[in-house]
Amino acid sequence: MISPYGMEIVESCLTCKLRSDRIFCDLPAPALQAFEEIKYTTAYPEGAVLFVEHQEPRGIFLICRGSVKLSVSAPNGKTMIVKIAEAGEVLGLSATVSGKPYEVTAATIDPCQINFVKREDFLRFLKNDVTVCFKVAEQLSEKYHNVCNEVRSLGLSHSAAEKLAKLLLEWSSKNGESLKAEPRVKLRLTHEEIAQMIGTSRETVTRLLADLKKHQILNTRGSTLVIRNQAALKELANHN
Amino acid sequence: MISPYGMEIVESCLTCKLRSDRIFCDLPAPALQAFEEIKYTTAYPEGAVLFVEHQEPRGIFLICRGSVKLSVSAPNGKTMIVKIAEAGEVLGLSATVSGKPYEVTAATIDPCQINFVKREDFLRFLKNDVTVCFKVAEQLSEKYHNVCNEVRSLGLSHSAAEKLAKLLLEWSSKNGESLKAEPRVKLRLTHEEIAQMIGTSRETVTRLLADLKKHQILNTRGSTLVIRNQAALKELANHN
DNA sequence: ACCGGCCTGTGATTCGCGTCACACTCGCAT
DNA sequence: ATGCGAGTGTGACGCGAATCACAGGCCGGT
Repeated sequence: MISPYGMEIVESCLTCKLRSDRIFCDLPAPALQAFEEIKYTTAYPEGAVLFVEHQEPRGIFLICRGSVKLSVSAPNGKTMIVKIAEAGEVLGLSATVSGKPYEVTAATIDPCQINFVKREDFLRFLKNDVTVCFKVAEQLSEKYHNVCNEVRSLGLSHSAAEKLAKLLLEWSSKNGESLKAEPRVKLRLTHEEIAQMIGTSRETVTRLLADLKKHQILNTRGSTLVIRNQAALKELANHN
Repeated sequence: MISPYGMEIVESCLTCKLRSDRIFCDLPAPALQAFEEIKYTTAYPEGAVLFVEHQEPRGIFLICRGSVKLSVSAPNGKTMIVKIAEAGEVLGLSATVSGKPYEVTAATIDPCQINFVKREDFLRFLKNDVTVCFKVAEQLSEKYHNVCNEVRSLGLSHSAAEKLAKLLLEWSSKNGESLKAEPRVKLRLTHEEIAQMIGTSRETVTRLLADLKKHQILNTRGSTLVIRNQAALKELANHN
C-alpha cells in the first residue's frame, strides 16, 4: 500500500521489520497483538500538527517513520524547540497517563507514519499487562532523563557558543558519527530553528557558525556540517 | 520513638496519618504491606546528601517528612536548583526504573524522615502488581510535567525579573496563599539559592527584590514575603 | 559582649547578545 | 529568464545582567 505522501505504509506491528530496534514496539507477542487491535495507523505530510500544548490528552502517538518536532511556547508567541523525536519514539505518553494536558506541541518535520492509540484504549491496555506498564514506566524515565539534560544545558551554560557546541556534539553522537575522525552532521534545521533549540537568536547562530568555520573547527559541505576539530568543540561545550 | 534529629519517626506506612494526602503512599492494603517489608526508614539531618548525579541508581527515596533540594551541576562547579521536593514525593524514581544514573543531586534542607527501597526490591515490587506499576507511571508523568515547566520558564523568558516573578507566584500558589488578597511566602532559601533556581546571579536577585519592594509590589516581614500587588507581579511574569 | 562567618545591599565596569536594518544567495514557481 | 520568498550573512547599537569590590547586617559560638 502506498500512502498519500509517497511513503510505503507498514501494515502491521507484528511484521514490522523495525521492531527489534525500537524500544516500545518490542513487546511480547500477545501484548503486541492487543496493541495491534487498538492502534490506528495514519500517514501525515510534513508540517502536520499532531497535538498542541495545553490540549486535553487524546492519546499516544507512536512514530513508525519520519521525525517530529516538539516545542513549547509562551503566550507572547516566542517558542522553544525541546527535541526532535525520531521513529520508535512515543509522544504524548505522560499526558495520556496522567490525564494532564499535553506539555508540548508536536509537529511533523517530514512525511510521517504514525500509530495513534486513544487514551481509554491505551489505559486499558496498560492496566491489563504489567510488562506493558513497566515498559511505559521505562519510556517515561527515558523522557524525564532527556528533559533533565535539556535543563542542564539550558541552565548551566553562560554563553550561547557553549550551548551550540553541546548541541552539535549531541547530534554527531546520535549516529555513532562522533567516533570518526571528522564526524558529519546533516543539518535538517534552519538557523532559526537551531536558535530556538538553544534559546538564542537566529543571528547569533549564524555568527557562531561563521566563527567556528573561521577557526577551522567546522566546515560545511552543502547542508552537511563536518566537524574538523572535535576536541576544540568539546572544549567550548564544557568550559566557558 | 524519637529520631537522632529530634523528630518523631512514623513507624509504619500502614498507620501513617499522612497517607491519604500523599500520592505514592496511597496504595491498596496488600501492596502497602509488601512495601512495608522492603522499605528502610531513616532520619537524616539538615544538609545530608541522599544521592549524587551520575551515580548508579541504588534505589528510591520516599520523603515522609522534611524537604529536599534537587540540583544539577556542571563540571565547572556551577549549580542549578531544579526543585524543592516536599513530603510525599519520591526521588530517584526514574533512575531506578531505567537503570540510568541519577540525573540530579538530592540534599536535605531540613531534618527529614525518608523511606529507602533498594533497586532490586523495588523493581520486583513493581513487576508484581499492575496497580503499583501504574502508580509509578503516573508519578513519572508528574515529574516529567514539572521539568517541562522548568524548561518553559528557563527557555522562554528574556529577563531575570520575569523568572523571579514566576517563581514567587509558584511558591505563593503552593499553599493556596495566592487566593488571599496579600499572599505570604515564607522564604526558606537564600538569595544565592534563589538565583540558582532561576539561573541568574545572587546580586541580581537582591536588586530585583529591592526593586519590587520599591514599587510596592512586595513587602518583607522578617523572612516572610508579602505580595502586596499580585496583579503587577503576574504582569511581570507573563509579559516582558 | 565580642568576634568571625554567612548573608544582604549597592555602586562601577564590562561584555554578551538581542534587536534593527539591509544586502546577498539560493531554490522554486510562473 | 524573472521574480519572489525563505534562508543566510554582517554591521551598528544599546540594554540587561554578570562580575568585581566592598560596606553593612544578622546570628550563633565562646
